[in-house]
Amino acid sequence: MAANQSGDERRMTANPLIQRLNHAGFLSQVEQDALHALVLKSRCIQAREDIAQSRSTQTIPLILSGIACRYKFRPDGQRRIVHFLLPGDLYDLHASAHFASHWHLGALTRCQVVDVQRQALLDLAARHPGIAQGLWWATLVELEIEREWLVNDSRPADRRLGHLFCELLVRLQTIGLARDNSCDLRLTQVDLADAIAVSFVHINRIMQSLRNNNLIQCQRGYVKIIDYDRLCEFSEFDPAFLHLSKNA
Amino acid sequence: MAANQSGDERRMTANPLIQRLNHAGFLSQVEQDALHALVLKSRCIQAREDIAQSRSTQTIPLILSGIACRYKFRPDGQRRIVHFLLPGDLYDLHASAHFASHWHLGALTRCQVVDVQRQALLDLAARHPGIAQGLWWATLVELEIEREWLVNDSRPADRRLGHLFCELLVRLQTIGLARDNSCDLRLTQVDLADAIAVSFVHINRIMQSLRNNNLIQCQRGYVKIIDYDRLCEFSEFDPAFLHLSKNA
DNA sequence: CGATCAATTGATGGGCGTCAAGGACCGTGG
DNA sequence: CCACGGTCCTTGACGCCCATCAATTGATCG
Repeated sequence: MAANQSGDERRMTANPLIQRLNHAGFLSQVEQDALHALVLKSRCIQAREDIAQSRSTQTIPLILSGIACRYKFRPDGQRRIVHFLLPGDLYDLHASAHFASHWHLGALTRCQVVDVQRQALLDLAARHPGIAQGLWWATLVELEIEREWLVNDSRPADRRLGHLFCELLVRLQTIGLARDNSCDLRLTQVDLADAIAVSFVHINRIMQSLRNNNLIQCQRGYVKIIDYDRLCEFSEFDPAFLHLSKNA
Repeated sequence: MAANQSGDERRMTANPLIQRLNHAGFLSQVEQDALHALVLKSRCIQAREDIAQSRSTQTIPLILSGIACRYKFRPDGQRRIVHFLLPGDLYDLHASAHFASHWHLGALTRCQVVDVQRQALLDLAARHPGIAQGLWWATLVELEIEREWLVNDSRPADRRLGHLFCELLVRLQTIGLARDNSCDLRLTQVDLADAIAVSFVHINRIMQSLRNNNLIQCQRGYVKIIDYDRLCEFSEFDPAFLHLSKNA
């Protein structure tokens, strides 16, 4: 996302935020172009580094590529991941600038991130109703995902992991980053463990069990879902909560 | 909340929604009065009954008294509660009317509920910025609570329960329903079990342990927190995530 | 006073955490 | 080229937290 691209070139470049809001049916062409103007110079964050320790009140991180996560450390040092941010996701978009936050935003894989000017985005939303609706829709979807994770926490660990894989697959598909029901996540088992709140030793055994049941295929951090339908059934996964279109 | 009260009488009556938004510092006097006009005839829901099975697109349930919960049944029949609604809480305020929902809203104790006209509330928010901000603030707080519950799920069950008690206590305090660090919840152990995702047998043993450590006092559904500070310490509870004022 | 619901207690077992050690795959440097 | 250190994956042993099953008690109520 170079700053000196022309409008047409920008339009060619897949901007995952626009892609997502478009997919849900929010943006007019004018609004798409307006959003493009906000995505200027990006920075690259290495895996395992933090993207935002304490939230800046001036800018909003936008993930362009890679997988990031919202997490927190418990007093005993244990990390809990409460959300995965995929390309096109904004971090703490609507939180008041004064909301104190104890959350961290960490890069799990290498990430390209743009720091969007908060005020500029708010101004844009004030002028373009489609943008305003789309942004609120995005945070309401995040709320739905958190609720679904809470339900997920009451499932046994193997179904929990399957549910997470299904969610990530579907979300990646809507932004064009996964085809034919398979995706390369490149997440470590430690990361997965902290997301579904089990030990990394147990994650390892669970993945073997899913693999032995021909539900997934995995090696060296790559994970592929080879039987999405059976994994949905097994994991009690229903993509409805992701509200892939603004009316569903 | 009778429909025939005068404005002054309404102002005297504690409307928990207004009380809460006021506590956070959002409403002008005019806006308070405007909100009062929306709270007309209420209905009474008995404990264990559902307040809203499938969401009406026309009205938004507002809890006036009692404790309700958002929950879902897993395929095996297990119930998971993902949120407690206290007096002053609106249910699915900002969800698009077309958002399909698989959530249930159930009354855990006897509840007084008002069905607020959705369009009237939206109109009000459009004319009064304080109301609009306050309502969005409320759903952002709910998002924060869900995230905190996710972290809570990674704690051992006794700390998890303590954390829940602390949250309920603080939330009740802000609407004037709890004093001197104690409150009568009247929740059954089964309800608590479904909220922190443990069996009701185990809840029973956990409560005994908290009681033996002089952290709480409980009998017949009543729960009193007798040492809030120590319970906070034990449960890793920090009320900051509740954002009790709009700037904190 | 029986019926119903909530709280309680005991016994048993499994899911999963913890500790510990080994192996596979990097990248780097001698 | 191989030695190496680092990171991640893997496996086994052991034990605890907590689920499940089963049964009893106590409280409330028609």
